[in-house]
Amino acid sequence: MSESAAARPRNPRGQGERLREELLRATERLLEEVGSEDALSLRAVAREAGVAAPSIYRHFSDKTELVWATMEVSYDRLGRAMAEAAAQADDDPVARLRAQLRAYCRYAIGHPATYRLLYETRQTPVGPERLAGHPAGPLVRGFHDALTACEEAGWRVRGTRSEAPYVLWSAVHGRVMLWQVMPSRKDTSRLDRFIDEMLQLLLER
Amino acid sequence: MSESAAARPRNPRGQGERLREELLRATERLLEEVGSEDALSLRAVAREAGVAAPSIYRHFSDKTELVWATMEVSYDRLGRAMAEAAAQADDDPVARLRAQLRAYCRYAIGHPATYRLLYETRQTPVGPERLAGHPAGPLVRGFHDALTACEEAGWRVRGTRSEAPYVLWSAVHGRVMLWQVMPSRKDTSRLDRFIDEMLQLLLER
DNA sequence: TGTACATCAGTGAACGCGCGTTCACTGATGTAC
DNA sequence: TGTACATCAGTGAACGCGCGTTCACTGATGTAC
Repeated sequence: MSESAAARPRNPRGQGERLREELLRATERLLEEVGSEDALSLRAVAREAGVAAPSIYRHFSDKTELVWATMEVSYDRLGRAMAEAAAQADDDPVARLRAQLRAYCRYAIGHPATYRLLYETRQTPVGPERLAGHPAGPLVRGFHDALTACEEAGWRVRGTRSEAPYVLWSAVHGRVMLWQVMPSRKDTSRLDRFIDEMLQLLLER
Repeated sequence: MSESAAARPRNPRGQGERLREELLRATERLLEEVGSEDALSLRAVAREAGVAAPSIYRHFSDKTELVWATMEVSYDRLGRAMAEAAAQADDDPVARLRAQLRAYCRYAIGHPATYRLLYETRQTPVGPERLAGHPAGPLVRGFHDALTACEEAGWRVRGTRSEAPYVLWSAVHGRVMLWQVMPSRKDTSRLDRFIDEMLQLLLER
């Protein structure tokens, strides 16, 4: 309490929801610092947000809820980053797909802990209704659509068409993980080359 | 102490190293139960092994050391499982590679927590000399060799040859993770089909 | 053969700590009359 | 315009817990003489 120099001013009436956002951002920051969901503590989140620990319970019923919400935020950020990259790329479907994949990698290595969170399945006894709307779904659909755009531009997708989005996503996700684990050559250009490799494998004129 | 009904007999003189093995096995079992490295506690490992907590320090200098040793055991198990599967497969390099990949998947979904441990990079301030001999290395080499065997049997590896082992490993690892995360269709046949898909993408006559 | 002793495998009690969560509360601010 | 009151955002203290690690120890067993 007294240690946190930055005395946070209380939100004005009716603006209580603002703290929710602040807590989510604090969780994201802290998560990157401590490296994993389990190492994250509510008390530390509260400290980071400049607030007393019990205040969290005004907005999240428990730790699981807070972490789950952060995961949703993270999926959203990733999706946005990819969409943005696609929008800024050349007006060519393959270039757009490439840009999306690169944005994916950049996000993953830029926010390793929150990225990892996306693949955290442990605390999912949150209920099947929540799983049905799992934020991973849109991502797969995004890859599917990008491939369709390529087809419409005259490319052929090699292999089983319905499997292709999974091939793409799996390969890129897997490569990022390996990149993080393997000792040498931490230059991102290897990831870029890998993306090109996958595109060449999957697409033919 | 008194709660653990199974009173473990003390090892005979000179056999003290046995406890080390028991602790490693206890760690593996417990890791699968609690689901993550952080959720694992030394005290619980001791309980599982039927031993007092301080006894662990006879064999491992701290928690990090114990977990790292377990990771090495786990890489070894995975490697063995793959080698065994290859040995039992038909005398055809592609069949052998396929068998290895399937064994990889089986291990991954059969021991999700220890599998995850293989990609845990956080606690790696263990020193660069240890990273240099990272057990992930042999795995990549294994894939490389398996592909070479295919080439010698008349297959062509599509794409950049040196990148191919990474494509394979990344794709399979990534697919397993997605399989664990995505809600529906938890049948392993999807993984088998994915493996075939990757082999068809990578190999041509 | 007997006995003192060193070695070895493992222990019990204790340390200080930070955790998630609950509880009854405070004090500023808008609203009703 | 003044005042009682409800609402709201957030708090301080406390709970019981399990953790990693340290410490000085115990007691069985092999070895030297």
